Amino acid sequence: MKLFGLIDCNNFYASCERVFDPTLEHKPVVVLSNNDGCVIARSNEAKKLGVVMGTPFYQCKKLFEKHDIKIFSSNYELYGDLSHRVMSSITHFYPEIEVYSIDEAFVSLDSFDHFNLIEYAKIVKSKVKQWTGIPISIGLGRTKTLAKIANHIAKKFTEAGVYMLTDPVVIENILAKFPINNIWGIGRQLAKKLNARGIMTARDLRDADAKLMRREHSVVLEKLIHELRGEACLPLEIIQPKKNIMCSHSFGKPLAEFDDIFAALTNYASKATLKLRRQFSRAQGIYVFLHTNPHNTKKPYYFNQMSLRFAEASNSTSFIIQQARLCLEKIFKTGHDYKKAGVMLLDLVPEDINQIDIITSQDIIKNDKVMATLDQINQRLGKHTIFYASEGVQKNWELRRDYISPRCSTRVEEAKTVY
DNA sequence: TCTGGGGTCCTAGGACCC
DNA sequence: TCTGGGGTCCTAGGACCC
Repeated sequence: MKLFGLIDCNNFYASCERVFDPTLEHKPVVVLSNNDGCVIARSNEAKKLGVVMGTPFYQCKKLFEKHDIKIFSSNYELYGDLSHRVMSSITHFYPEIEVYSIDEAFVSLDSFDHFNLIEYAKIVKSKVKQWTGIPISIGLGRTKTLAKIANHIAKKFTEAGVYMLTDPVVIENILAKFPINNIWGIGRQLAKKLNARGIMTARDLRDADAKLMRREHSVVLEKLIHELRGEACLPLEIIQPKKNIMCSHSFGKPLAEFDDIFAALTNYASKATLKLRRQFSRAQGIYVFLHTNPHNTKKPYYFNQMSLRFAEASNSTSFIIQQARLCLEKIFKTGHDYKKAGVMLLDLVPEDINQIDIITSQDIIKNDKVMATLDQINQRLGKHTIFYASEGVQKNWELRRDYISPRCSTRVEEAKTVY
């Protein structure tokens, strides 16, 4: 019998901050987005104090001070490492796993019929906590969509943090109380349209005419209805390489000079190209964009973008930086204060089936060696030991991170000392 | 003063081909 | 006067996710 599990880390970023600083236990903790822009994670204590997800930092500073809420800039190096540890711990218990995001994974329990699934899940939960320090919740259901709902219940209404939603009578009751906007795949727009038709709960949606919904909305909604009925339409997807890779950031302060923005793009292009090589791909094109601050009502908003196709797929940082520069030269206009820019590598293909042109193939082989050496040095001696000069040393574009915690699980020099 | 970043999938419409 | 139809590919934009 088909059975899916959804495993989700509780308040993931806030929990990560706690792992290496136990004094944060039972205290309200929040984590800010890049540039310390807005709140993107909250511990349960912070939620109770009324900290709302996505609120700009400057709007809740007072609340933070009043309740002595602990603040952190986001530390993706730390979160990425802990995520990896959590996922490999889960694989130990559930070998068929789809890592869905940094803090979530679907697992298949099709072959677990003879297990006491709930007790087993409780063991998984306690082992993951013991091995990684991260608390998780587990929801089980006949489809991914139902497993998501079960996880929601596990997190909100159970002591154990584990919930199995397979009994038809129980499903009936829960779906009748579950608002559609909490269903995975129903966003704000769809919820509004469906509410207007009188579809308010997951049960209403499940009992709607699937074919009609397909015609009037989309095939995605049709599948979702079947999923709510317990007919699995969304399979477990074992990790596939990304089709595009993006790196973009807001700048710590507005930038007006071409050279500063090119320096930032050099850094983004380097990061994106490193990711590209890590998944053994090459890109066939590039997309570059930049824009001014959309929230500034006093100055006109300027946005521009450009994409280029390459004659030949590439994973060379120098080549990608050159191409990014070509794009930037076309879209940059003087006289604006830019707030954000980004690079996306497009239409990725596996590195080995790359069609190599006979004349240029020598260059590719040479380049591959240079890139491998660069990556090795940076891996052994620390990220950013070697970087491209066009990135500059002044780094006017750097992010604001006033509340950063140490990257103690990935950098020796930032490790904690235990006395 | 101060508002994140990285993805995927689907659809509609235009260009082009036979 | 009367001017086909179907398929495919590409792109832009929207909606959704975490």
